[in-house]
Amino acid sequence: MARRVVDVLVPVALNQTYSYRVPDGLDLAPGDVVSVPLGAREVLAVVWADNANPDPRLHNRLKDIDEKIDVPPLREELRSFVDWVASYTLSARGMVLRMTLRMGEHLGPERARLGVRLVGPPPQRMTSARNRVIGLLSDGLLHGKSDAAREAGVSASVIDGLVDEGTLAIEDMPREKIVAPDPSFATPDFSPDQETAAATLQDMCAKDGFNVALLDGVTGSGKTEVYFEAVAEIIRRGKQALILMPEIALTGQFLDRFAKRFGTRPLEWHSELTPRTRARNWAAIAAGEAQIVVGARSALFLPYVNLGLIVVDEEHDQAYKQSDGAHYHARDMAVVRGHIAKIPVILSSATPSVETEVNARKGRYTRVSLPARFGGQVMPHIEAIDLRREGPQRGKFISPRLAEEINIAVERKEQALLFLNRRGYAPLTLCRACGHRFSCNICDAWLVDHRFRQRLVCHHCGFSMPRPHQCPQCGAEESLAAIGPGVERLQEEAAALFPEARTMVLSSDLVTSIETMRSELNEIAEGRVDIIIGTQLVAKGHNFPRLNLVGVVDADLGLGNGDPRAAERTFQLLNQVIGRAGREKGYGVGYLQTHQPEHPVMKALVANDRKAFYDSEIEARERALYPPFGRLASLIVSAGDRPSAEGFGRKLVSAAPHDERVQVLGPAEAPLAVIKGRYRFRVLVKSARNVDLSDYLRRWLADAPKTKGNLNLEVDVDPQSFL
DNA sequence: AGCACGCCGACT
DNA sequence: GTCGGCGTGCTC
Repeated sequence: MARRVVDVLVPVALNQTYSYRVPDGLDLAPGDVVSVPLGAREVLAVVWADNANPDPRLHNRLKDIDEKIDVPPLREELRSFVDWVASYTLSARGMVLRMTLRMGEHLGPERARLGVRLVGPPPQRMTSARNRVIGLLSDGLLHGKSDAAREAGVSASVIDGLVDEGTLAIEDMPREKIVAPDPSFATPDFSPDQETAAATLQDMCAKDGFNVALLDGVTGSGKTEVYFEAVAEIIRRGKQALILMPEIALTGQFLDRFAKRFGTRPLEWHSELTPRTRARNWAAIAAGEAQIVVGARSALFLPYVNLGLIVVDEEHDQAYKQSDGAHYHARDMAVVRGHIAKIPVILSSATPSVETEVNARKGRYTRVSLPARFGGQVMPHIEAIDLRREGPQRGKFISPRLAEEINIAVERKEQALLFLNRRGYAPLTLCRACGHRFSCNICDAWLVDHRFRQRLVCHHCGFSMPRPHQCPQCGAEESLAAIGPGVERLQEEAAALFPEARTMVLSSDLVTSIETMRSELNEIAEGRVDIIIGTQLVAKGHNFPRLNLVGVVDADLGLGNGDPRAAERTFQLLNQVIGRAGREKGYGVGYLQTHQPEHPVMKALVANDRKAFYDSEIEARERALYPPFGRLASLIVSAGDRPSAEGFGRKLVSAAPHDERVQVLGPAEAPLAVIKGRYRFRVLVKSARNVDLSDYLRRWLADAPKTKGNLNLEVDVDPQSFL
């Protein structure tokens, strides 16, 4: 008799499911995680559907399912989500599924961790290393073996030696229990505004059903504590909540705040987890043992058993857009998952994206406002410094007025932050003798001078070379000039201006690990730094209690590239950075060094007139039919040589189906025309809002010429850049 | 995405 | 004569 056949989605770049025979005695249902043979290997995959009529052409090619994996099945809600995301973003379903199966091969029964305990007399031969270990374990408690070795500063072999001597004994460590968060662990002390906001969000969580709230509160208004009340409600109802963060690596303070409110840290999910922790956390989420998950965008694809709420913190943040592999925007996909799971979604921001602001204005999202800072603190006062009239001298970047203000702040024992969104020492190095500019051989970009590392570095491909002393073009000695500032150069200038002050540079390329990053942030929080010099890394979510002055060194940076979204981004970034000031005591002040104080972004910031800014941005988007008033997609063609990329772009465009509601623009050279030696052309597709653009693209690409050889085509629905 | 298969250059 | 480079194509 013919055996049962099921369709299985395999985590490879495939859109279809594959059919497999079910071995006798194996009971399978859609959602079950299985292991199947695929080509020469064995992969984890998921049963997607029953198949009552297997394709007869496959008659004798069907393979058997190997085994069913002992984890809870993926729920219908998650499977539809995977299908939906794949269809919307035009990615292979298998690749989207891969994101939910990201726990690798480490599933299965957990290997017990080994612990050591002091059980016998010290050995005959004492050494200082042995002494440290015995001292550490003198409490008689069970310590993790590797922890003990690390804390005592010895290698594991010292411990093994003591075990052989009978001084220590090895025991299995009990499995660490996940402590359930306690919704009543601490009661917040709320202002009336916060009280109202929290009540609204709690109401939303108390009833079932899809609903989106925009938690719209100025920097320092206590948004986090307010949405914690919604999380508390979810915990009381015995459901799971996901809190998405733009950059989980930098959320040390967040975990502490969570622990203060709920008595325990939440489960973390991000790319830096070790494979074991990843597998353990995955299993805890799938089994419902973990109630609250804090994660980066990939946490959206996890197999929650009873998800009851998704919070997207700093929803406007660009880091939510995934740009390699499947191109998706985690904020938008969070709303989709909320819709499919019929649960509430909270989007939190001080400067919502224009898309979200429009949804709130149209009433599609419920706006929950926190118009004032918590604890009676006032919003920072912002002033522009017109660089055309009162700029610094040539080759310097801190204007006299800003320098004076920093001086005052430092004398008052307050902190100052100099913000410049540019890593390294100088963005350009040129030869004064012949004008030669150092640029990357394989990218369309200048090499950035990094003095800490003593190298010139390409920020696009990672290429680097030692900083030369003579010009490779004309051979002149000592002729190389650093043009423009980066944070490292700014530190040099600050150190010269304020020799007494302690400065620290915070920049992503100097971050070696989450641990050192967290300890540096602690140093700042404890007041052991006077002047912080940072890139946008400092803008995100840190609380520096003694920081009252923020100087934006180049407020115009980021406005220059002609992208219609540039103004919005600059507004968000500068608002967020200056919002670091004056959060705990004293008055915050922000200075914007700019060449264009009359620019709408600067005017809105100085006048603290957010509404006017959104009004004009929304109006401009509506006029140009840019999102959210129209839809966009971009097709990026790349190839090893320019003509192939452009030629394929043209062929693509001529294959576009006709539809008067869709405009196909290009191909045009992409904003960064060459990256890693690959030439890039972009075709922009623009349509009315009511067009199913994904479907249009699918029909188009089905009949379009296929990429082969060195040609590559990437599809990005809802690109972040409008260029 | 892996992995095998396949067809051209420098070596045990 | 083989080892191995990575281009092409398939995986139920």
